[in-house]
Amino acid sequence: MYVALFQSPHGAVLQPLDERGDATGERRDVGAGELAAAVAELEGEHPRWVWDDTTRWYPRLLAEGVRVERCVDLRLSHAILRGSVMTATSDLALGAVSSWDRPAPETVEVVAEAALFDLDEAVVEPTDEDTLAEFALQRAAVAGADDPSRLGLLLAAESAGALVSVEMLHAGLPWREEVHDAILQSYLGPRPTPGTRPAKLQAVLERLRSELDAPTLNPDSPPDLLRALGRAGLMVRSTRSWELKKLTHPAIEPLLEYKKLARLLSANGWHWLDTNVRHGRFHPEYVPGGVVTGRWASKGGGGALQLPKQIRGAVIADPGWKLVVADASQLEPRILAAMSGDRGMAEAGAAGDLYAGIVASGAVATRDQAKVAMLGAMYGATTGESGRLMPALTRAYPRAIGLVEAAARAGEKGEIVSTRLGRSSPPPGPAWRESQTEAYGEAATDADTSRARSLARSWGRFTRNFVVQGSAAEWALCWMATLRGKLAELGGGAWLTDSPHLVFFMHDEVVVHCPADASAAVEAAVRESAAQAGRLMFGAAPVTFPLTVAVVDDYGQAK
DNA sequence: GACGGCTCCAAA
DNA sequence: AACTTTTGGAGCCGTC
Repeated sequence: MYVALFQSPHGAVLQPLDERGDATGERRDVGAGELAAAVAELEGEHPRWVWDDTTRWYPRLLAEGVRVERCVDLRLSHAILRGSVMTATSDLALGAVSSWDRPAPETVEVVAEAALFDLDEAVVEPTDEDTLAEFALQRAAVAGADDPSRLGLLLAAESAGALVSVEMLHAGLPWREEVHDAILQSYLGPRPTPGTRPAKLQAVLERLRSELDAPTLNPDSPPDLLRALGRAGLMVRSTRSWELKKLTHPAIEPLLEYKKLARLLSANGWHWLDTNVRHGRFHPEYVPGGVVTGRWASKGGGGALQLPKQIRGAVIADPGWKLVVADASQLEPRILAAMSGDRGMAEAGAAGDLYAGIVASGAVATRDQAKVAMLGAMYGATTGESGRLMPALTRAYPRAIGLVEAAARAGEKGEIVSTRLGRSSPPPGPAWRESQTEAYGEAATDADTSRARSLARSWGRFTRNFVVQGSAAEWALCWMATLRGKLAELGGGAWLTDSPHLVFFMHDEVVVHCPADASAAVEAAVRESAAQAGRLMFGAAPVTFPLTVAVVDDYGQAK
């Protein structure tokens, strides 16, 4: 059963729908204050809630103590269906650009605060007709696709991801401020007064200035730093750490140390702590579908998806609770093996370490080579060691490498590529197309041609990576959606944050916060969910998706 | 002072 | 000119 939820002048409307989006029962009008109770009551029938935007409805439901099992996020689904080649001839894809094509609202908090207990002040669109009509369009688009089940799975997984993201924002990641402060002190010294550098950073800076004989050097200014290095005889064209590491000079050690400490201070220092951690929880805002490939993005100063390893020790389970940290090992190459049906690569990964398996097959000599060659295959490397290893890799795994090569060739021609479940790459923009047509025109100069070739290859690297990164993102969504369901079962009706629940996600890694005595069951659920995600996406394909799982008190202990 | 582009670095 | 993907954020610096 589907139940559409949309706004009315005095509150909200709940409207039961059938598979095609036609009304099947009485619509129910509820006042703003009755919404949560009405949803909770109907939830007993396990409907799939159909709403315009999870970030608009779900935060306030959670705030009032109501979870839902399933939903259709029309905005996220629309974006997929609008671009997918599988639904290119649907009425939805052919229709005019509308409010459904807009990106997510500003921030979940703003929407939640504006809307909490006060529907009248919430954004008033879309209307009931919009929601019902859009759902019907989406159902028709999926039904008319060549393979409705894949696309249907993608929409369900994307929508489940939207629920997870709001639940994680609500629950927050356990964060001990005093531990974070201690970590910062160990690196930087005591918290400085505003406007001054921490003692240890200042000390490193003075050593650096002295070694370079540059008493006023500001290493945060690349031009300033470049000049100072040049005066010391160090000719580099950038100030990137990896480039500086190649140099031998007494100033390099303090310089690299300065960069490391300055980065920690500016990205995750005391200011970050003040603005991002409240009442022992970090509440990062995720943006499902925020990346073209379908990966999640994050926003707000939190930077959840760039959480550095240095400070993960501040993520500590509550007393009597544990963190179950699980990451999918070598996810992208395994996805590639499964998508391409490359049995050799599947076998290489069967024993657990895919890279070791590639070495064992004789394709390359060392594990490092296997790793760099695989990364090169998925990113499109043509030079260096990675480029040199490509022919051997192609001979050993023709189907896997053939798939990414085909994606690259398609992109170079301006064609669209798709993930396993049917998310399609955006077409290249007008400037790109112009560059290609100009390169074949009579007036084309050598510079035009080489620029066009460079742009074509660049877009080919993008589409090459798109199919793998995007399909891996789909696997992660299926994994997390399945896990979410299993955790709810383990909870046995207990409230979200009183039972095992997801608290963190980072592309191919999840963290579950759970009572200590539930950790074994959670670990089993995490592993079963990974296997299930593989079956959902690839059926009986012989590819395994092993996990590295750690049950720990603090995130820093995991790996 | 606001703004955008650039550089650098964190993550996968 | 570069030659390996996707992101977000801080700080610097030139422009308006």
